[in-house]
Amino acid sequence: MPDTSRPAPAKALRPGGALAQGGEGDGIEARIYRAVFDGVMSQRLQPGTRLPEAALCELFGVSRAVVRKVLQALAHDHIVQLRPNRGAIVAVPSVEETQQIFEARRALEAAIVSLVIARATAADLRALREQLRQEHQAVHGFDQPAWARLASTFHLRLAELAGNPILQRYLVETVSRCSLIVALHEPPGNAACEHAEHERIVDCIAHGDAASAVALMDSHLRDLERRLSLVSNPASRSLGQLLGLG
Amino acid sequence: MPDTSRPAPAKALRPGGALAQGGEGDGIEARIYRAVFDGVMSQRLQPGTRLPEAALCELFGVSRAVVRKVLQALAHDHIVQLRPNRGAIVAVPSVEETQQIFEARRALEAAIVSLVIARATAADLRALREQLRQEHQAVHGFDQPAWARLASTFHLRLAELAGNPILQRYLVETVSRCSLIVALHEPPGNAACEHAEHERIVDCIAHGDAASAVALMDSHLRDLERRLSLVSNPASRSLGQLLGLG
DNA sequence: GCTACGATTTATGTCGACAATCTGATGCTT
DNA sequence: AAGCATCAGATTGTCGACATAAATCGTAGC
Repeated sequence: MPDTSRPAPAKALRPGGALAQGGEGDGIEARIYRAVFDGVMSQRLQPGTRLPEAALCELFGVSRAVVRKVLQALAHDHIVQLRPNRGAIVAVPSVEETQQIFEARRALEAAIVSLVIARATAADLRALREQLRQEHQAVHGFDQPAWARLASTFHLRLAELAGNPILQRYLVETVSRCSLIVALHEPPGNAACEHAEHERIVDCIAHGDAASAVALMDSHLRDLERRLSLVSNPASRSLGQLLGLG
Repeated sequence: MPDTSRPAPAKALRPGGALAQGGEGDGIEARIYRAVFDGVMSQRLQPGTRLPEAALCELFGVSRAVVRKVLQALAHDHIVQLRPNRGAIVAVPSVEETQQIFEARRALEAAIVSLVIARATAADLRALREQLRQEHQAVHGFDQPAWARLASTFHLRLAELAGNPILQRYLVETVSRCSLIVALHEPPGNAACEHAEHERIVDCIAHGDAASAVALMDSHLRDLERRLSLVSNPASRSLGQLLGLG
């Protein structure tokens, strides 16, 4: 157990700078950010989960100032919700926000797919197909946390290949919020039918067929949204869950 | 003059919550955020301008913690740059970032224009045209700060009419960064030819001609970018300016 | 037995102070 | 005289402590 009574030698591992999004920096702030971020993407952190400052301080052995800064950054990316005087919780997207998020994501992914077609090399596409194989394996292995991450990773990798860090950052935010939405409206076993569509999108990209790729991606995302909106809304689900009705 | 010697009664006007982007909240944090934001949009704050914490503390009569939080938020939106142990400066977009920003903006505005066509009412379009008239007046009145703001406001208002707060937020960030870019590559008198294109875009929107509206917006933004990239890059411009070569 | 009120407890918001770092200015050496 | 090392000033990063608001638990009343 980490000793929290130690008043912190204040070694300043990494003064801070821009922890930005969960970038590749290994500063302590980035570590905490990624811990929460990965927890959300892996569906271990459910929407509404409380994130008390003191708990995070103990877990990472840092002072509240550091934790507050990270929480602020997470709130800016809409991964957590900061309620005045009431602490931070993992964000709970409303149904209205859900529509907006999917709409924004469709717009972003359409632009990204077009850029990928213009810029991706053969090696990029090969790596992409390799990733799809891993996704395929995770589905067949019933490894649910790994699957949840890999399904999103396909879209994230696409954004990376688009070669535009700004659009990439916007998509990362949108995808992470979609992960929260999926966690809220989780249908028990919806893992089966996804990855085939991913492969077809890659095929279109490989052939340079922009119109078809964009159309496929659009319908892919609309399918995902439609599948979710069929289940109950957050409020009634929380109540049902509390009553043990699954 | 505000009395800064007062050790702050700590009345906590608005505890903070999510100051988020320069939203409509009137909390002190949002006020400071908007002060910097408006300064950038009006081209009063030049890229590279130092923003010392102490100065902001005195100006707004708040403690450093508040200023630091606002600076963090501004850094997250890429309006200021936070250099470890070296303080905050107004962001200086590199040429590489400039290309990425314009590319992202074209993608966002294309999506936004399409949404506006689908959703804007007749009253919305009337208000939009009214705004174009103000823009027109500012150009003819040689009111440069007002013009700088209004030219961007057209695009911002369009994003508002799109009815998607997420895409709107992304565009606000992109447009503000464009304002920094324009400030860096400022051609002396480029105010004349802009607003006619805005009016043509509104015409296409009013007719429901999505393809033409998107194409017009795209070329409008490409023109803006091309006009900038013709002038020298930031490094050589700074040197030339220092040598008095105009 | 249930509801409403109040005191306690917990957690957050804010501030002031100390320590580390960087900037630039001064004096010394070559 | 030019270049470099050293030192002072200023600025930022971090922490602990206090004040405040919310949530919780217990109690009294109905």
